[in-house]
Amino acid sequence: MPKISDEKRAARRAQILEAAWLCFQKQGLQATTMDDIIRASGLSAGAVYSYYPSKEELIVAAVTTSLIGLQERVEPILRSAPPSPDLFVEKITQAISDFTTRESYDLKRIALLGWSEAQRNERLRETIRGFYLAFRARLADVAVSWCNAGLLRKSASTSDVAKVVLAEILGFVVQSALLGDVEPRDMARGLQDLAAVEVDDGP
Amino acid sequence: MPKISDEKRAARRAQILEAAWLCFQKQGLQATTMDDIIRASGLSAGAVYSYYPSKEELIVAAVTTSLIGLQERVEPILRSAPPSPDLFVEKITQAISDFTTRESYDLKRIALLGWSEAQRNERLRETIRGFYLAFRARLADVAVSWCNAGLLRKSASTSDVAKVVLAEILGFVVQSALLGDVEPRDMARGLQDLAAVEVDDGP
Amino acid sequence: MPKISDEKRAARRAQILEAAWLCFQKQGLQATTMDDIIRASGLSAGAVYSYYPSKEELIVAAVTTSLIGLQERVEPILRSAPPSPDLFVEKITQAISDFTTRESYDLKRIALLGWSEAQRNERLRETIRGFYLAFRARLADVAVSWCNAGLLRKSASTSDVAKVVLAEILGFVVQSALLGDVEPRDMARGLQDLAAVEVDDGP
Amino acid sequence: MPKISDEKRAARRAQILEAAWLCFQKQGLQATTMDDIIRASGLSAGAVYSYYPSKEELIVAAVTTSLIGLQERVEPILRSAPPSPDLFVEKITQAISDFTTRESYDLKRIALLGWSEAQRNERLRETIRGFYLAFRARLADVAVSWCNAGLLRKSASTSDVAKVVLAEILGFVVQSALLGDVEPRDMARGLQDLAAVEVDDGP
DNA sequence: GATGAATGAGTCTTCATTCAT
DNA sequence: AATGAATGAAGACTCATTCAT
Repeated sequence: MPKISDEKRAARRAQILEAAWLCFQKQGLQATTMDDIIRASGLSAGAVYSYYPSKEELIVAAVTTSLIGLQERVEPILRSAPPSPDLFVEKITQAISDFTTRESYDLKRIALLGWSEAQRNERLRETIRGFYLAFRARLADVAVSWCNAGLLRKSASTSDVAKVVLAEILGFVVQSALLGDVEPRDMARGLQDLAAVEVDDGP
Repeated sequence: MPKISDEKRAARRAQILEAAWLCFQKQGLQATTMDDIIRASGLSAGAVYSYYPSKEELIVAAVTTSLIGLQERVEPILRSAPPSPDLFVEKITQAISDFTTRESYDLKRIALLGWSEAQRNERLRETIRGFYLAFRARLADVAVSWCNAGLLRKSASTSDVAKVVLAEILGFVVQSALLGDVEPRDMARGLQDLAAVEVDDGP
Repeated sequence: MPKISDEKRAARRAQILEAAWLCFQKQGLQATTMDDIIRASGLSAGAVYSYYPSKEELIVAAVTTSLIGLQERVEPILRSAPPSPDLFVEKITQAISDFTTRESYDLKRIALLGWSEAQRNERLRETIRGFYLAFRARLADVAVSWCNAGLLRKSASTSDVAKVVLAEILGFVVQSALLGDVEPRDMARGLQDLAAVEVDDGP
Repeated sequence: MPKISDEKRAARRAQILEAAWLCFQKQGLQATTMDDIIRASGLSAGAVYSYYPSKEELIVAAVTTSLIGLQERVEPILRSAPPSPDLFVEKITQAISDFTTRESYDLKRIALLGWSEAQRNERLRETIRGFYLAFRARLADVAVSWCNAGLLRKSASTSDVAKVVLAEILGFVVQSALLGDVEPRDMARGLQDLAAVEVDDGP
């Protein structure tokens, strides 16, 4: 077999990653054996190792690619004129749910696995950290646009709003993965109800 | 008639669980070896196994006990007249943070580990599921009380409000564990800002 | 099984080392698999690894123990009033040969394996180096005693004599291991013949 | 009719062998992987295998070629009127040292590796054995010439003298490879001192 | 002829669990 | 009841060799 083309090579990498995803979400990151992935990929051990030099690399790649895939789906929503917070959260969570449905694996489950793994894998931790920090920065921008649009009072702390919105999105992911009975629409409704709350305004 | 008293037995179990917690949060659930736990507990392998017949049992016990510990701290807040949503979320997240600070282990990290493990461990999954469903039911009760107190409009979906509030709490846990820069007070402020939003009321 | 006695522990280590020796000299250091040693030792993999934490450790132990065994046999010869060089070399090489015959393994073959391995194993290299340097220092002492006894001229370089004597011993080991037809007596005879040489005395 | 000329073919073989030598002396025979050699040679796996059908073949070739190279350098010394034993040994060991210095690899290290490998590789063992036996036969011839020249007494056992001289040469190789502080001149001096020894003549 | 991707048996090592003492 | 040495089935990874292109 002579030199393989770049596309072929990328396809092989994708094929292996796909196999890894399937195994990971079924059995978890650590509990998945390389043999599971090798068998699922249809390749030989040597071939898999020639594309990903270690299990850790495969784990990092699986989680990182998930994050990138998520980013790609969320980006257009962040870019477009963001609607009110409740509809915004609905759109984002819907994008996350859609991702899961369309692709062969569940983004939310991979997310939970990644968070867990991040606690003992510094590289993964930094990758995930960087991703969420960047995402939250984008959410803060969105909060600013809400202020400008008069949806949020001028005195609002956009960084705190971003923290809450991120919490709502991450909390949706957790709840959806563990309980499976939460829909984006539910989030929107609950947020609308909460937005109609009477609050004692802080200082 | 056992040679060892019940209290002694309970104390030993607690000692082992303590050791397991420390190891689990440092290294993760799967990556922690029984030998790690055995050494940390100061007991012999046989002794540990006589109290917990398998590693899985220890994992389930560690996660379950964490959930119970959390419940104990959250219960009084649920019981007491709950304040407005933003202050309520602040109180709950504060209780979670306090738990971490006071005890020798980090509840939030154990939570993430437990969620991840739940995906391949049915027993753990059901335990966690049951816990969060019960917790969410309590949150729905709180939402009802908010309705009654006029803090929430009568038409509010208390179940959806509960979903959102749970998401905010879980999302705080995730964000705090991964990014470490989110305080209960931030959540409260962000929620206040969001509650002052102008929304198109749904039907 | 409760705590094992120190003797028992030492016996087990010896049992494993014995097995390793047999395998090593039959197949070489690298080509011997841990499984070979495990099977030869009659223990389980875990047991072997609990005594020697890695194959490298076992290799170093095997070579080091050989060196120590050799030292023990050679020491009395060094200590006793050394005879003339030819008889001294005969005695030393005889001790090396005897060692091989009496024990279940061939010291000379282990030596060759060790030298080879020393080239890529720094720890082994330093161990072997230290051993031979010490041995050569002892040979220099012997050379001094030969000077004092009038067997060597006063102007003799005892360090060079030590180098030659060590070369003769090591060369005997190589030749004996590879060709198998060299006896200590042959060395003595050859040395006697050479000692009767007419030389142009250097400056 | 081969597509490639014989010279080209020989050049390729030499190129591969050169690469193998470099790897072998750096990492040892077993520890060197075919991939190491392939990369060092700058050729493809298939190409290397078309010239040397197995790793063993390459090992045997590397050792054999070393022996031949050595022979070529030693031959003129054997052929020329050999001086006294001490000067003869100096010349031979000097030739061995020079070989190392001039070529890109260390003959002495390859020698040790070959001896070690010979113990589990019969073919190599026979090659090496044949070489050293032939060399020793030549040394015996030299010993005869010493007798004739009156440098050695008539009663001398030329075969035993050959054994001792070979031991001195091999021992120089070992000592030089492991300790690195032995010069041909040292050997000559030590031998001169030893030749001036007073011995009880054997029968 | 050459290439280098692919193979897969084999390597070292770990670790949950047991059970003789 | 307690101990901790022993077990042995995996697990991650390697590497000599092949063969489709």
